[in-house]
Amino acid sequence: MSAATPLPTPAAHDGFYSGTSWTADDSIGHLLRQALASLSRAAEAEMKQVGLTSVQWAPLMMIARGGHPTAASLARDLNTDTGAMTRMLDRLEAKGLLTRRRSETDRRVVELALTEQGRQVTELIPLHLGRIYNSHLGGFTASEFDQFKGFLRRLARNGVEPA
Amino acid sequence: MSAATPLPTPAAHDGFYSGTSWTADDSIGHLLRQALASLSRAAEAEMKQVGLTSVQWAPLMMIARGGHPTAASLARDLNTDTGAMTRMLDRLEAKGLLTRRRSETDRRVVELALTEQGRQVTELIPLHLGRIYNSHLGGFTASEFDQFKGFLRRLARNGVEPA
DNA sequence: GGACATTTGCTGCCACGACAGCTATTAAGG
DNA sequence: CCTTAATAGCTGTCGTGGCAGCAAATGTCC
Repeated sequence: MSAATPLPTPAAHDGFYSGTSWTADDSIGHLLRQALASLSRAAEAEMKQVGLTSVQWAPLMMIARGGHPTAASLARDLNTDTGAMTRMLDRLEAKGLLTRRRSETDRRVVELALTEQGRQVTELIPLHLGRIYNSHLGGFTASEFDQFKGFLRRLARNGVEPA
Repeated sequence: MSAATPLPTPAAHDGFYSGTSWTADDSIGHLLRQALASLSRAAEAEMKQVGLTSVQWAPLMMIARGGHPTAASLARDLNTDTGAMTRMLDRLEAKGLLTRRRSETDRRVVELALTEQGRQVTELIPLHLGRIYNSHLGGFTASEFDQFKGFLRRLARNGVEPA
């Protein structure tokens, strides 16, 4: 926020990357992509067992958690737009996992609810995902895990509000 | 690989995630997605200035670096399949950034080369990307940066060869 | 109360990625 | 030489994301 960071280690940077001197293996962009790709591939394979793709679990979880979210609020929370969300809900509805019904109090909104099948599937999700996550974190100590999460949060935050 | 890891810190884990007790904000999957999305959005905006999407730079860089890669080798190196690469090259060719020509020594392969415009555009890429990366790493010390990269590499490696 | 802005859900268009299957070409073996 | 396998590139299909634009419904403010 302020002009100067009061850190004990100013770290010579306003630049880890300069000119053309760096390679793909040192690019955080590339490393992030690799890491996420690894995780996603595994999740994809795991979720195939329950007939879901690796991204369809997110809306289901949020609906299951209650708070009767709408398509627009899901889009906001999942960091996408309502257009993408509409089509995602189309697929989930086509699979018989959720139902849509026009609200009667505000006729713009659509009420989302899990079907019985949707409920059953959704229960399994955290177990599957947890397994994948744990295996990818093999060798991490608890403090490394916390640091890691902190780094990711900081990077994401720097995007919203560039340092 | 072996049954027990000889680490000094066994770290009570074979599970940071268990059951349904964790939330999205603690999920590495979610955090990785957020971080990469933040980076990608910024890169997308930056690259729009040169008329490229945030992914099209990778093939261009590899062609510029020399070693006359082919579509198949690009696909391998960029961790995708030849189908996706074919269409990516279609787009880059349509933009007049590269040319394709059947090899005469092995008529299965297609030789890739940057056009003059392609060369000019490609030169700018590391500068733009570096700027984005640096701004997202604001507040990181050099050692944190190294740790971060290490964590990402370890996670990716665990996916290939689960711990 | 009526013009204007906002919100919601939707659709079209484009850019991607994964997977499957196909053809042409080259390499390997009997 | 002929069969078989491997390789390179391509296309179709599906799932997905971002953006723009649109109609209906709702909220605001003069």
